[in-house]
Amino acid sequence: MSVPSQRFVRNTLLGALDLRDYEAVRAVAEPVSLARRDVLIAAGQPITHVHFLESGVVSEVTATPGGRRIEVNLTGREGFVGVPLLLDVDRTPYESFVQIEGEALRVEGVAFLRLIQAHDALRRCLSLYAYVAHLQTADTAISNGNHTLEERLARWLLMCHDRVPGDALPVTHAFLSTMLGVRRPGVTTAIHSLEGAGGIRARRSQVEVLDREKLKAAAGGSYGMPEREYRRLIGVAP
Amino acid sequence: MSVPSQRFVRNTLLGALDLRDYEAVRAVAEPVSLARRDVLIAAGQPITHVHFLESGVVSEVTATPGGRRIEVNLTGREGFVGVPLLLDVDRTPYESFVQIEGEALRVEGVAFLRLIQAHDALRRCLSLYAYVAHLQTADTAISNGNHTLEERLARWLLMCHDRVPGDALPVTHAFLSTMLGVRRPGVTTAIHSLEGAGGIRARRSQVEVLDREKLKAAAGGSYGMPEREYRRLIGVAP
DNA sequence: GCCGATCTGTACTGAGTCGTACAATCGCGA
DNA sequence: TCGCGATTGTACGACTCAGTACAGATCGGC
Repeated sequence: MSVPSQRFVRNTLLGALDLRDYEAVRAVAEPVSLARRDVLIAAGQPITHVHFLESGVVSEVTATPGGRRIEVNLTGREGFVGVPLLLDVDRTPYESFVQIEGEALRVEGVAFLRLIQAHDALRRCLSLYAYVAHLQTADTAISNGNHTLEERLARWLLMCHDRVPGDALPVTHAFLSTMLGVRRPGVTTAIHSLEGAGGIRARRSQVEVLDREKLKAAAGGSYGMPEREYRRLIGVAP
Repeated sequence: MSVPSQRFVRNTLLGALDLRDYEAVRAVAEPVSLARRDVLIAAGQPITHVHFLESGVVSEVTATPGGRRIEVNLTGREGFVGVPLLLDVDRTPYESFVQIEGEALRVEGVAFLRLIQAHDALRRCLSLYAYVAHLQTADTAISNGNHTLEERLARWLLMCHDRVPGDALPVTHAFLSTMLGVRRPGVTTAIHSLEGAGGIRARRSQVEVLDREKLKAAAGGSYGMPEREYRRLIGVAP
């Protein structure tokens, strides 16, 4: 059997491991492809697998009493889906679903628990990510409380852009309004404004990022802190 | 030397440990009292100690560009302050300060790392709390995005009431407005509304909780989820 | 008992977003 | 090529909350 080479891994967390830990993960990991709308973790159901994303984007959302959803976290190839298992928790009230299709290495739950028990460096690395994910959620709380729709939209586009190859984000206004927990026509207006400022170009079912610096300015300081912490703790960002 | 008895501990996490793990913590813990405004973790500075709260309330807040603060988390004797250390992170961009005075058992950082290395049950127990804290932050994000000022105030009062003995919460309108990230007169109005509904009674520098059920109704479903998870995972709530 | 600081109540205008409705446009499949 | 569903653009009134200002109430210290 061929030993997989570390350099072909796209997941940043796995790429940061030394070869021994990495190969222990690969030995029990199974490559899977993620189609849009696939549910990786269902609300309130036992978490069966941990997914190390190789490409694509996964959103963690909640359902509010009115059937509405709102996003609390975003994961790409810089992270993994299944943080609760790392913290010894078997299920969560939120749902994680595939927002942009991609690929992942998935590890079955019990095998994952054995892995982090046996490989302390792996546990520490994943813990760092769990912390950054927590920061990102906290930042979302602040953003929701203190920033305008346009600022929050700019922040979201930047975060999504970080996790996608190329500059075209396949999202509709309605989808964005759900993620941000706002009114759909409000997104349309905000997109026009960002487009007028030269930060993006809007197409049907697509937003193209033209100028990250302009988007950062439009985000009014709501973007960047978790990303800085990721670089500080784990290394090169995606 | 007298061996401290487990029944005298008020911190719920330490109370959930078996005697051996508990005494290992006590052997390196030092009782301290917490005065209002004490800073337990300074933004961007190394975390020197972990605090297991025995009484009182600690807020984790951020400073927004305009010098404003907003709360992302609340801890009482059901938890501990210093989650980043558990996750192998030495500092955090947020600040944790004492909001309501109380007492704590504090453990120096390096001793804490040795403890969780040696006592896996302790690590698992604290991990469960770290997860609940993450849930609470996520819930705050949702609350900030989807709920009215009055609902958010009701939620905050309930969370604070959970962590305080008795029904009198020593808070001013201005303080509440900071925690919620809203305008101070808005808090005054919302308090009147909650008072009119019979949920609370307002005094100068104090809010007395009269009827938790009415407060829960006023919170519009924004309260309760992290608390349920705490009970499910760790046991009796405070 | 008085004074100054703190806290609370109230008022006004404006910005931002909501909820809703409906028309225009686009793209895919028949 | 036509038609239909999905997506986007626009409008309008209503409501929440921001920002600000200021007066009254309350408390603690002298």
